[in-house]
Amino acid sequence: MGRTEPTILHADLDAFYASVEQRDDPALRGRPVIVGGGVVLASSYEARACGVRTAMGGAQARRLCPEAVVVPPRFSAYSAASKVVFEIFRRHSPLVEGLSIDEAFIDVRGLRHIEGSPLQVAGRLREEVREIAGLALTIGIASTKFLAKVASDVAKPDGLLMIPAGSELSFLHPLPVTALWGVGRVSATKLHAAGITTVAQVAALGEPGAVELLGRGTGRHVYALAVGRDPRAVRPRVRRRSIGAQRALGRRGRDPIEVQVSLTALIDRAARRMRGAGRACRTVVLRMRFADYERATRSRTLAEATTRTAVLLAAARRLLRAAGELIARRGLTLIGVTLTNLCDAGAVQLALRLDRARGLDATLDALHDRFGSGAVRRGIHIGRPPDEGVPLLPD
DNA sequence: TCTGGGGTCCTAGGACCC
DNA sequence: TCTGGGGTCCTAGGACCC
Repeated sequence: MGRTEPTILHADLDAFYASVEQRDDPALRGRPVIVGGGVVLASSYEARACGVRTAMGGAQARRLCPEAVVVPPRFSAYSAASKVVFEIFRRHSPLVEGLSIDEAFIDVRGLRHIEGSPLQVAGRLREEVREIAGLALTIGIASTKFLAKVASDVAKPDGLLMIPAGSELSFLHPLPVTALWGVGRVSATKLHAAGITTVAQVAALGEPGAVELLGRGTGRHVYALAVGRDPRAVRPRVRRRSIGAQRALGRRGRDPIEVQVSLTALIDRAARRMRGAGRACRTVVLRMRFADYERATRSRTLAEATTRTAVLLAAARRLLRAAGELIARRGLTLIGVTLTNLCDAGAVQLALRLDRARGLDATLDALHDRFGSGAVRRGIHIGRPPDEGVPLLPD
């Protein structure tokens, strides 16, 4: 690996939801805070010190940390805080790629003359986010996205860490395999069974060895990261590929009418968000989780992209009916819908307009020119959206 | 660990077309 | 008529991330 200067920042807001709660209610500062009652959505560092973790059951969390203050989530407050923070990022670099509501990659390459060194930019970002948004921001700086992310994980909370050029592997190799992006529960178990616990050992496997243990896709990916290879650039505009909504139904069985009502509400919510983002979709996915925590999905692809709730709901209802026997046998505990195969709603409109005005052939030609080959069928733009367009984050 | 609400990417088989 | 290769799309599922 060549010596590439570290110019990629990974910025991560600490304990984001809980920090917003502590910011907005001084009585919560310095105290353990848990956001979310049934299940822990987020927890402050004071609560984490007692062993509270994200996704833990609420009852268990309260047992571990009886003095914790439990607050309901305020998603609109988190979304507003996120917008403020992302605006600060964008003031300092045009290359900001949001990863989630509280995380972003920022490339400061080429900004040395205007903004200063990566360390200086990072320091200023941290100050401004503290002053303007009232939140603690941790930043990792490295020559690749993955290393920057690992650096920020290590630096948390409220920290700043740079991996200098040339020291990437000595930083990375002692870490546990779970530090690798893409190694979760299943892959970690496979690696451990082979006696592999550190990133150095993954690197020593070689790519063929990693592929043999983890499969082609995961094996290659994980091996590349383990040897410090990660050519992915910071891309300022990443378009969302799906929009979904889901709802836990609890363990008690719901009657079919309640399930229908939930489904309607979920489709309505997802469709509204989709229209709000200026998108249309062609595929509806029904997600289910059963009493035994097994999951299943059923999907339906429409002939034409649509933004219409009624059309999406009809498709979702068909899927639900088709899964009726499965549900009756196993008991439904979660229902969700995902709208995917998203495309630009404007393209669909354009297609319809051209179709009427100019006839089918001219419509197909125009769509082909504007949105590329493979994106045209029956006069409607489908498949992958064109690469330019609305920014994804935050929403 | 007994469970939320979002997402992303990858794989594999079959249908279908050229 | 036989035979083959290549490509895209759809469905379903799996793993992973915050």
